[in-house]
Amino acid sequence: MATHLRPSQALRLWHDIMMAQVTDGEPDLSARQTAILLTIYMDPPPHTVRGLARKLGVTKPVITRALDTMGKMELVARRRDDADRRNVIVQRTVNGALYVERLADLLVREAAGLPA
Amino acid sequence: MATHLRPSQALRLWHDIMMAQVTDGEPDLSARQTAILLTIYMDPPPHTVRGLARKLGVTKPVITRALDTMGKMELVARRRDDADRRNVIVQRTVNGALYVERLADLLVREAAGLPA
DNA sequence: CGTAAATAATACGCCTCCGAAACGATGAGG
DNA sequence: CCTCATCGTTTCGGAGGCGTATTATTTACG
Repeated sequence: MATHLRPSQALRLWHDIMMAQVTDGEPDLSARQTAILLTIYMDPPPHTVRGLARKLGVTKPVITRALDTMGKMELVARRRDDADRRNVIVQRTVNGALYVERLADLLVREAAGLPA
Repeated sequence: MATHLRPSQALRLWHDIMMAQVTDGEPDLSARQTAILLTIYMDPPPHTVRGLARKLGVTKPVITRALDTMGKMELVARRRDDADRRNVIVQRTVNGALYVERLADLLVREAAGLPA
């Protein structure tokens, strides 16, 4: 760990990433949506609405709406929990994995200072 | 330059930063707003509405509205250009500089893997 | 001058998001 | 059973963003 980064490098990195997100024409995910998506793809399952709300410190409707939006984009999927049918299990999708992968690639490329 | 970053490190960094932005309670800036703000603070002045719109590839009302919002937050300021009074010069503010500085600090800290 | 060009701002209709509250469905426990 | 708790969703009113089109102000120039 302990990747060293100077403040000027950090700002340049952040700026370039934001520019890439704005310029690429694809619909931007909000900070909340991104945090939810990455939590789903990085933390071990299972993920529930309540659990995600707790982790992010937001209300449940925020999670529900984010799942609606990202579900339409096919970045995540919902499934009822058979053990306790009150719960909803949030699942990963192929599109979501690709999205996260492309995000990681963008970050690595920008950090390396490569044009593309 | 050429800061090396592995994909897993990149995702962890991105996730933690998004979590920090969501958790801290302050109003989040959108990707567009952040791109505008950082452009103002990193690129050499002067900055005009049209110039920013060109750089980001967005329409001018997007810039005007972002300046309205960030102006209320006192992150940027507007001034009429005396040489050509059609132009608006976007200026930095103390609050804006502090905001950018804290953003850079957050990135550096997260990249270093320190808890706080 | 007087007309055209350029600039930023505004109006409009549409969409998404927010927090708080109310709601339906499901499970737990007496 | 029947009540109560839990979970996710939906509803409500409000706030803010978007793109397109229009406006007001200022400048350029014939």
